[in-house]
Amino acid sequence: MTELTSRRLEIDALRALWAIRHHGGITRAAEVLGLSQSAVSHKIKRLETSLDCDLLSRKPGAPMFTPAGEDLLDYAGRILGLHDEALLSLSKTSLAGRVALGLTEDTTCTDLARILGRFRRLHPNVSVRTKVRMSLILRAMLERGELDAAIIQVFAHEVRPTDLVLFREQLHWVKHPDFALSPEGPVPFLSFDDECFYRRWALDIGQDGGVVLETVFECASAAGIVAAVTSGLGVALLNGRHLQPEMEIITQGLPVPPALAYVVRRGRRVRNPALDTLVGEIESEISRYGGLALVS
Amino acid sequence: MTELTSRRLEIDALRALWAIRHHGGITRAAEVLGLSQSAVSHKIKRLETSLDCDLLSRKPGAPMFTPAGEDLLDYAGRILGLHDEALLSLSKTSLAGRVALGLTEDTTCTDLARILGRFRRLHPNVSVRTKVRMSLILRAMLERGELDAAIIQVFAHEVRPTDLVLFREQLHWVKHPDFALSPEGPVPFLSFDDECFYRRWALDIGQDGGVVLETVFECASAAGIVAAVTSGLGVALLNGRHLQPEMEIITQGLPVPPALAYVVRRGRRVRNPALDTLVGEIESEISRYGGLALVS
DNA sequence: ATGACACATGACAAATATCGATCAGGCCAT
DNA sequence: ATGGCCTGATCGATATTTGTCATGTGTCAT
Repeated sequence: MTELTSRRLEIDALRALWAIRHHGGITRAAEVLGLSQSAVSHKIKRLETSLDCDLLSRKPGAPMFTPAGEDLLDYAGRILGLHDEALLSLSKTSLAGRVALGLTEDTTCTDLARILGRFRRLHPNVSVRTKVRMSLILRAMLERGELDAAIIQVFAHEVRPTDLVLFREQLHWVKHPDFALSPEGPVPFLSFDDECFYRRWALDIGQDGGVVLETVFECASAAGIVAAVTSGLGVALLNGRHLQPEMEIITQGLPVPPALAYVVRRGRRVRNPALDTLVGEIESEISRYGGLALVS
Repeated sequence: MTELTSRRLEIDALRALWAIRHHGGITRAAEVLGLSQSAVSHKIKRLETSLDCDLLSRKPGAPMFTPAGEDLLDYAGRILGLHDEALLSLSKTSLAGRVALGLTEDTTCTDLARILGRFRRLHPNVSVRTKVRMSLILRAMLERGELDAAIIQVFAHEVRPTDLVLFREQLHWVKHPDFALSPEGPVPFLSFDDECFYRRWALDIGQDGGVVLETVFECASAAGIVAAVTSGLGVALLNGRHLQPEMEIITQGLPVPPALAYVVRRGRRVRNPALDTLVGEIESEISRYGGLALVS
């Protein structure tokens, strides 16, 4: 009888496995799942016992997951996707309407793409128009009522009560180790382009910090900035996701960079049930996984 | 806290739902799942509570599943498919080889097609050659070693210990109500074609039953026989799956038809690991669901 | 009516999950 | 090395879940 009973995966266990992968570790995953660390440890152990194979390698230095674990992880992702969609589909009302949504380039490659895709499937009568722009532009569009909502970056201290926080992020001053930062003279600054949000802050710091930045490089995409930093062109403001091993974080001589948040900010339009639902789905995804996966 | 915990489907519950659909009822499903009837009833109730909606209608006469139930059933099927494939993929060895498999036309539209498809995906290095023929032909091919295994119909009393029984079936003599069966004279018989397996039995009964059959209609496909019966051409031997509401089962005046079984019968080739695995997968599918779904 | 049948329900027992505490091993800075 | 510090494993005590048995309720065919 154990033969049959044991060969059965549990949704919860799969979700735990997934969380471990996407938050890098059992302890982290446990927080996110709202469980104790031991509970998650047990869950995985049970899963391993029932499958009679190792999923986590438990060897330092080595990748956390065994090949079998990676395999299962793949299935887990697909199963969980279906599972969550099934739950949503049961609560689906025949929703119709329009949503004009703004995104930053950053967020297009997160779980949001997946959520939007699913939203379209579940609510085929809602037309979703998505525009990808820079944060400052999106804000202006929200102001002008051109968007119903947008996913934008804001300073952590500017988060409004009505914003839905997707995740928080810290900016860092970075440079290449070979690049020597001289205490005098203007600091060569590698900047995103005009409408970049960090840039405003960076250029403003001249006033109080006494540091003068000189923009020596401009590029709209993060990849360009990363390349410029690693070739030692100067210093840049980058978020944790873009840090490379060969970059050095500057802790001295420059003002502490601001904390950021990615939020869903709604426009002023009063009622939009389709948007309510979409935001609700994003929200429940966050509460289920304790945040969005940054890369998919 | 219940908010998150409750909104979670359980694999077991989905499997129960699936079993209820495919075995037509809670009690039947319970047997198949190796549980008590109340256990399954509880399972579904819990599922309904956690989803806060009805899945089974519990109204006599009406379809057993609510629309929500049907919806979920669809997801359940997909989730269970992935789930089972995940389990299999973990035990997959890099299997290679060849399998020559025979099928009857009947079995092509059962779960077997699904299992074969999955088998190909999981073991891309195994080449599976499938031939669809009538049972008697398949037997001959097995004898000659042209097939490694075949799924054939046999009389229940002819099942060999080495056969794997997929499902059992009872044959019935059927006719249209308007067709009067006269006690004298030959009985007009609607027959599958030459190599049909029932036909042999039917023609043999002349000896002991004293009944003489006259074949008045021959057709290779079940659809043709069904049409002939409903137009009152004569009597036929049909299995339960092909019974139509307007058919009448004949219980008097003709010998009791034999019980049949669909089995996987292996050829005489000694070793074939790929075949072993395939048969194993079919077997575990059967033990998991208590048989194969006859129509997919 | 009445028995057969299919399902629901409630009480209780067994299995199983979770938690908090504790322990063991690795990593890092002194 | 050594002591903090972090991560994960393990243990015993509870809490929850899940199943079974016994029984109740409705429908249907006789």
